[in-house]
Amino acid sequence: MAQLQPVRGTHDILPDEYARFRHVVDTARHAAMLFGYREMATPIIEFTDVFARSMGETSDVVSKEMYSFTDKGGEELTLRPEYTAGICRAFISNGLQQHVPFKAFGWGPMFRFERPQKGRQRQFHQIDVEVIGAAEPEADVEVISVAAEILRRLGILDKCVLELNTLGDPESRVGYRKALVDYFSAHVDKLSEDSRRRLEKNPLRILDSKDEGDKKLVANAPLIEEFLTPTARDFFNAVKDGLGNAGVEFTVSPRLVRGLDYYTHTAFEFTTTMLGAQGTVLAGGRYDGLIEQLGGPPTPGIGWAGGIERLVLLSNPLPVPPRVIAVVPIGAEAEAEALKIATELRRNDIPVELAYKGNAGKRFKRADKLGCFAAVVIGGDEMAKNVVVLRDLASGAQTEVPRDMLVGQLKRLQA
RNA sequence: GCGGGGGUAGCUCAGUUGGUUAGAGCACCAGAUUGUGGCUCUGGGGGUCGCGGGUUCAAGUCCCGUUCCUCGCCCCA
Repeated sequence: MAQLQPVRGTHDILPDEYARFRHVVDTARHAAMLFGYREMATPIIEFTDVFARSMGETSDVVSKEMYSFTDKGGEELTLRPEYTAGICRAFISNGLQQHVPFKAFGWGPMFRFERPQKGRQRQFHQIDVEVIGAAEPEADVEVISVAAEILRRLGILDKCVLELNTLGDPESRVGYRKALVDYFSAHVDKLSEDSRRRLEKNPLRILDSKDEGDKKLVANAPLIEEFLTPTARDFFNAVKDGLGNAGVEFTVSPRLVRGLDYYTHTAFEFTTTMLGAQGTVLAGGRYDGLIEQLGGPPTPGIGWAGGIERLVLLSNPLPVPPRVIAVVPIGAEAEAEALKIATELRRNDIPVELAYKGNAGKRFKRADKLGCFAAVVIGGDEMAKNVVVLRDLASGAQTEVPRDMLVGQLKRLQA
């Protein structure tokens, strides 16, 4: 701790930014609710196994990006790097099998030990939508529709494109994987160093390599489409048809793959070109084998996560500032009366700014800086007449208002 | 983990071939204005020049290390 700074890759969210942050969460929660999703939360820490078993031991996230530690009781714990595994664990822990399809919305901080970059922090935040216990392509369509609706409401849907692909069922994938390994192995000498490593670990990943040499090879690589079983093909077609009916535009990206092991069938990403290297805004897919891998009964699932910081970077809404009233006492004898007025207004849902000290000039200056739109002035003269002076801070116009009519008057102004 | 660019006041930045006490604008505080804000004027508080070491009579300035930020690779939301 050289200086009193936040830990690398973390940052403080100050009120102005937090307003935008919360706008994203509120918008997402509301849209999800419209589709019947209910908000829930899972712990930020889980047993390390929850992530290791679900995401795959060899994935980059598990192998080198997790904040893992042994607690004082000797348990191996991890700060969650993503949301899906925790929700699936909760589904098993709480015996939610009886409630399928279980539709959940959640949000919160995630942690990954990565090199910080624009749109990439070590503590970052995601909104998350999951449907557990639905094997039907209709669920895929719905989950993607929720995402599109959120982006539309945030005003950023037209800054994104929805890329869609299928990874097939396990059977399709085995055949495809073998074909890819065969193809790239025949051209190892032309592969980039990174991709040679991927050839062992995760050959599908070569498909979205950014290396120019790799791209040429990828252009002629076999496509998943040729290896889809009839079941997988029907499923993908149903998803595409459904999205068409739901009015969600997409493009099929045959080379879109997923980094985590648990995905099957549908994979999708809303991407943008406006965030530099971190172009993925919201992404997800189907994970039919995940619950079983975690030790639960075979249960299909599908969901996505969206990076809140990235959504904030893309959206530029101006959340309406609260319409605050300043109460300004004049003279020491009015202080107590001002507090009474402020209390009454607040009980009537009128936000009030009451300064702790200062003469009238100071208090008006402060009211102006805070963006108050009106001031209630109370002094000896007003107290004698049982009125207050209501000053419109934009025009400077003042009127006397009887004390007992103040709330009603302000309510009208607020509306 | 790898590579590029940066770090001077709360913010945005100046700072000459190394040379007295490191500056500006904005912001902040106070006064002009102890019953009335925005404009104006006057004054004021604020800096271990990211940190550590080295060269030098002398370092914000040159050298080395380190840390943090930032952009890209990687990975991913």
